[in-house]
Amino acid sequence: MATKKQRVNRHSRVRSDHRTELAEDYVEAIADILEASGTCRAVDLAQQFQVSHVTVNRTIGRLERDGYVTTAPYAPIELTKAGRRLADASQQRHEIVFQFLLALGVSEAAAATDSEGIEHHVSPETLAAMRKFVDSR
Amino acid sequence: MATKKQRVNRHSRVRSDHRTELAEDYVEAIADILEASGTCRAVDLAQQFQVSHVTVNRTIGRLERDGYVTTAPYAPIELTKAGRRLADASQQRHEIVFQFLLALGVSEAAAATDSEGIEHHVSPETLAAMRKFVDSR
DNA sequence: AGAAAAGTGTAGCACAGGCTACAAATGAAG
DNA sequence: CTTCATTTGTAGCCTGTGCTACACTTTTCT
Repeated sequence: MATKKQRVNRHSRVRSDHRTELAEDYVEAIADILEASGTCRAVDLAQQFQVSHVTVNRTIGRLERDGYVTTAPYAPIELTKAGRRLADASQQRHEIVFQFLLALGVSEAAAATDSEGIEHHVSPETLAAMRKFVDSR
Repeated sequence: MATKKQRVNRHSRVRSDHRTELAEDYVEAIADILEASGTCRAVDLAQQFQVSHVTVNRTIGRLERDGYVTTAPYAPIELTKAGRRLADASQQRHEIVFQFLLALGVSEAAAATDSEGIEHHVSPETLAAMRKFVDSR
């Protein structure tokens, strides 16, 4: 049985995970879009996340403040080095979780959806275990 | 490769998952505390989640509004039937995810932490696959 | 070039989920 | 029974993440 202190730390970590989740999702999406079309505009992200362009705008503002992207008025969005790094790490982790779920026998559709939510809560240790499992197939 | 529409739906689901996450964590914690000590007070939850009692108060208010708990001023917190159901389901799911991570070879500490974050993003299909994997050991 | 369409920006709103500081009620101990 | 610690409530603040409505650029098309 878990001790009280352990439970406490778990919840704190889940909360802090949440603060970086949107950032990870955004830089990941930006990287995807850049790869697919060369430039990333706010509308693309609005379409991707099914939110208004205003929401995208302000989220991008936070990402810029936090050093992940650069923007200028009416100009497309670009990733900084830190943003690029975060995007790459997220994509990799996402892919591992996705492949892992497939290897576990989950359908493509469920694996795609679940990996999106799960990826942000997977510790390096668990990620390694997942990778190992996939490789052992 | 995932289509655009699929990506869209994935993100929408992750967002809606988030809205129920705290509710699930709370009713689960309330159920735990009720089981351990018979009554659940706001302070217990504040201690558990490492947040102020004010935050607990208002979260409980939302849970009451949504029909998961009942409270009266200065009285302990109780679960409604719906709350009980949600807590039971969450506990079960949590336990399966936890056992699954252990079966995968992850340490107890990491399994405890990660299952806390992961449980809210596991579809019934994936949960079934996890259960099957645990049972096959 | 001028008009229409597409994309961005801004103002102002809502709710969730954090907080501190202070006030009031409740329960336990003297 | 009164005091004191614990617990709960309230006021008021912040940030994040969502929205609509309206204004302004930029791009595209004729």
